[in-house]
Amino acid sequence: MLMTVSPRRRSVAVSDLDGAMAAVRGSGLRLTTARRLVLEALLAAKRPISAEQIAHGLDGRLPASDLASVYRNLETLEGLGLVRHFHAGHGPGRYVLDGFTEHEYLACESCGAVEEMEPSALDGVREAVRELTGFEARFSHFPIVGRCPRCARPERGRSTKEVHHHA
Amino acid sequence: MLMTVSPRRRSVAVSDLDGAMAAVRGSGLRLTTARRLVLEALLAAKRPISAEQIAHGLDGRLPASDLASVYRNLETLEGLGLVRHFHAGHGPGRYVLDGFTEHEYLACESCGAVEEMEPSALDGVREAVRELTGFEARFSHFPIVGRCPRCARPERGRSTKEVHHHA
DNA sequence: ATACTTGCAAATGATTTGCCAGTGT
DNA sequence: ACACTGGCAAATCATTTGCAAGTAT
Repeated sequence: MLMTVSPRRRSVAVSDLDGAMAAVRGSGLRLTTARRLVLEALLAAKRPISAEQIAHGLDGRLPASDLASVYRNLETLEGLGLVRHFHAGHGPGRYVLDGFTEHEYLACESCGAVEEMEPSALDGVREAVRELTGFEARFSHFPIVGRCPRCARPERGRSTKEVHHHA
Repeated sequence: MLMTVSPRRRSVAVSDLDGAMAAVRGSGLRLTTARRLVLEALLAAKRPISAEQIAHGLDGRLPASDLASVYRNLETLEGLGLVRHFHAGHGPGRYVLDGFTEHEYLACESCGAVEEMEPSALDGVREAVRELTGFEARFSHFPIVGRCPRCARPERGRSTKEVHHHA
């Protein structure tokens, strides 16, 4: 079931198409059209998107491709460390192209916004979890879910700096 | 789509069959056999279980029932505040019978263990999240995911070093 | 040439919905 | 009686798998 993929570790995040394609080639896997399309869609989207969005070519901006192949390629690319995905509440998984630059997320359960954070920014949370429960929390695959500042405190207008993107 | 269910607020958690049945009656809904079976299963299980486990009568310990009806009844009972459910990673949702006694959870992504906590026990975490992100976190529907103490630090805990398991 | 891959169909797992017969109050 | 429910089939949604045909190297 595992395919032979050399666990080639890189130290730099691959966020450009050429780098990603080189990484695929370098891993010994083939750089096919379908594979490149997945990379292009993720790159063009610049934010977490679903497998279906990729298969639909970002609503026509790119050629469409087979959903099953998209899933297979996402899995493959994730194995190479070029892609990651997470689950923000219900609905399909969301995939991003940013190599080993692990991020963590917070999802708003009322407006659907997803906030991306540097893992270090949540160290305080992780620390609190460890102290209170002994668990080592990780919010990169299953985000923190709750209500974003705007939904939690609508009175206070737009004082916060964040830019949210919606599903 | 919403059925007319008076949001009858109770202050006590209903953790016994009679209380739960009374609550169903009191809400104006009918106390049917299928409905009672769901309550009995949740009560007998004494821990979060899936809709399928309920439909299977906890593996024969109780009469089986229709899965679709189980889902419908779980939703209804959740509307009454008698039942809650949460999602621990992948896999089916897990349902519990404990009225408005909201709990929060932590799920171990390596051994599958689920730890239940009083919401107040995680106030420190919620506080850290609020300070660092402005979000109001809630871990009752989507738990904190990470590694439990045993999986995170195998040296301690059990005598033998690795190989953890469980459901 | 020959694996690795794709595309399409079909299967899975979780949950929902349509519909009509059944039943609680 | 009559509206609320149950049971069963079928539909949905997200994702996976089987396989024969296609293609990158």
